[in-house]
Formats: sequence, C-alpha cells, structure tokens
Amino acid sequence: MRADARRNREKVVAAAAAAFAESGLDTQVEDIARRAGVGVGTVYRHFPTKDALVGALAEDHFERLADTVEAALEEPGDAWETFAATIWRIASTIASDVAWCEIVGGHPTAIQTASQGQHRLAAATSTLLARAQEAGAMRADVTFADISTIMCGFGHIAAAQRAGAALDWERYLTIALDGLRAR
Amino acid sequence: MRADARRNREKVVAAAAAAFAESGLDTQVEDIARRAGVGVGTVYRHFPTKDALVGALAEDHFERLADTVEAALEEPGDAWETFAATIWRIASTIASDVAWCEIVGGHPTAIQTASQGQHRLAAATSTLLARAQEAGAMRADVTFADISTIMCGFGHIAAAQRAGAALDWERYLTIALDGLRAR
DNA sequence: CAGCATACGGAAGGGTGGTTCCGCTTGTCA
DNA sequence: TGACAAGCGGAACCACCCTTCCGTATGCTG
Repeated sequence: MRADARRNREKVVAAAAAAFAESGLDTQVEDIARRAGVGVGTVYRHFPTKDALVGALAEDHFERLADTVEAALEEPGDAWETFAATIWRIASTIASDVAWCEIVGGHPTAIQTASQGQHRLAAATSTLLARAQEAGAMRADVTFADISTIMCGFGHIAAAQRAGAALDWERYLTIALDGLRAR
Repeated sequence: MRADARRNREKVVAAAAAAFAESGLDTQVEDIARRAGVGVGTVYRHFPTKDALVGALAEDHFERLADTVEAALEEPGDAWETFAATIWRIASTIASDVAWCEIVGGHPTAIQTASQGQHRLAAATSTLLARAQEAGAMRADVTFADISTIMCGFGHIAAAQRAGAALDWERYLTIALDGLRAR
C-alpha cells in the first residue's frame, strides 16, 4: 500500500470517528470526506460502503468495551458492586458518542453482525452477571438477554437525550439496575 | 364539505391507521393512498404533509390512552397494583401497533407537539404515581419524567422486537417496574 | 529520471420518497 | 337539468444521499 494511501485511510477513520461521535450515523459521507481533507472517492476506496465504515468503527468500539469488562473480571470485590460499576462505566463511555448510542440502541443502519468484539463482550458480561447471582445480589431469573434489552433502551434514550429530548439516561440506569437486584 | 370528500377522508384515516400499525411510520404515502383506494393527491388535500397525518393519528392514540388512565383513577384498590396494571395495559396497547411504538419511542418523524391528549395523559399518570408514593409502595424520588423515560425505552424496544430483534418488552417492563418499587 | 500502477477529487448517476400541479370528474344548488 | 365550484388521480417534480466513474496527479521502482 502506498504511503499516501495509508495516511489518507487514517485521516478518514479519524474524521469519521469524530464526525459520527458528534452528529451520529446520519452524518453524510461528503462531510466525513471534507473533514478528512479528501474527496468522497477516497473514502470509498478504503471502505466499500458507508455501512462498512460504520462497521469497522463499531467493531473497534466493541473490542474496547470487551477489554473493559474483561478487566473488571480480574478485580476482586463485591460481585454486585463490580457488576454495577462496570455497567456504569460502559454506559458513560457509550453516552459520550452519539453514533455509539445509536448503534447500541439498534439504529437500523448499524451492523448487526455478531462480531469478535461483541462475542467477547457478551461472554465477559455473562460471567459478571452469573457471579452477582451466585452472591445472591441479583434476581435469579435475569439473563444476559435482559441486560442486552436494558442496554438497547439505554442507547436509545442516551441518543435521544443528546438530540435534545428531555430524558435522563442516568435516572434510567439507576432504576433499571435497581430492578435487577434481588429483593 | 362535499359528501365524497368526507368519505374519502375517512378512508384515508382508516387506511393510514392500518398501514402504520402494520409497517410503521416509514410506510409510504403512496401505499396509504392505494390502500384507501384513492390517489396521493387526495391524501394531501386532507392533510398538508405526511407528518400532519401521523400527528392526527397520534393525537387520537394519546386521547385514548388518557381515557384509559383517567378511568383507572376512578377504580378503587391498592395504589401500586392500580399503577402497575395501568402501565401494563397501556404498554400492551402500544405494542400492538408498530407506528405507535415508534412514536412513543421517539421516532424522529413523530410529532413532539405537547397536545391536549398528551397533557391529559401526563396529568392522570402523575396522579396515579403520586398515590402509589403516598401509599409507600413506590420509591419517593421517582418523577413523571422517569416514567416518560422508561416508556420511551419501552417504545423503542417494542418497535425493535416487532422488527425482528431478539428483545422482549415484557421482561423489560417487569424489571423497570421492579426498579420503581420502594424497598 | 522515466514510466507505470496506484490513488485521488469531485462531478455525475441513480434510487428513494415526499410534495405539487393540472386536466378531468363529480357533487351540489338554483 | 345546467353550470360551477369542489374534489380527484397520478404523473411529474424535486430534494436528499449513497455510490460510481474517469480524467488527472502522485508515489514507487528500475
């Protein structure tokens, strides 16, 4: 790969990440290209479609989330506290990026491919969940699918909040986590 | 208004309600017109824009929801039970209509106008909420905004579920309602 | 340095879907 | 019943964006 091509690819990825984080997945390809200082043709040489670009960035996000959760598995301490703190950490990371909120919330444009990162994330979260249940701190009937559902709702609410809706994802999470606790 | 015009208006409203309920707010105006047995021009003579049509139907939905909640206020019985049962009733009504899920979930196309029906709905729900708190069954810090947020998440999840996602709005509501209860 | 493959920019292409417009039809009222 | 206003159908219009294409520029290799 030619040196200028590599350089341009990096500029595109950086510009796309910034633009999506700021304005969401509806950001136009032309805006990303302008931000990167290249033409749209260049964006398309590196990524066959806009979805592929979103997918590449999303996978990167999921890998980093998986790292976070796997790191939490190593830490000692109360199982419930670890679970809750991890959810909060993940949520605030996601909430800082509009596109990420939309992806987690299930925006139609987003990739649904069960990727490497998503698998790791699911596995680590399931373990965290199981530990909290074994400790008797979490309702026994909760499954990983429930956590997915709650996080899907979270993503949507956070995205809407960023878009100006009178919603509060922190209150949402507080209530949802309380609903997960054992009585 | 001419008799045929009134008849056509009713056909358009009925067709739109059915089409939106089935396929969501993305349904094209031409599909609605075909379903009503009229041309698109006729749809536009009765409603200046697609949004206006959606808005008219939405307002009707909100009025009916408000009726339901106001009726619940009259019923005697445990305050928490009444609250929870009402939320469940509302939720299953909404879940039966894709467009309604999208509106409640905050689909961008949907009207955000604070209408008559929405006001009545908000007022009645707030009263129901306050009674449950006075009875000591609901967390004291919960506000109407929290209920809105939870229902927004619900709408989104129900819409995604209808679209084929592996989500379960009933589990979601179970957990969320549990999170609202006093400990 | 010459020559070529690789890469680039951005105008043009194409699909989608809301909205408009106008010639024709149909109620309504005198 | 005749005449006119109101209503109708649906093709055409237009805006928005993703994607493609091609003439030009540039890094790399011998």
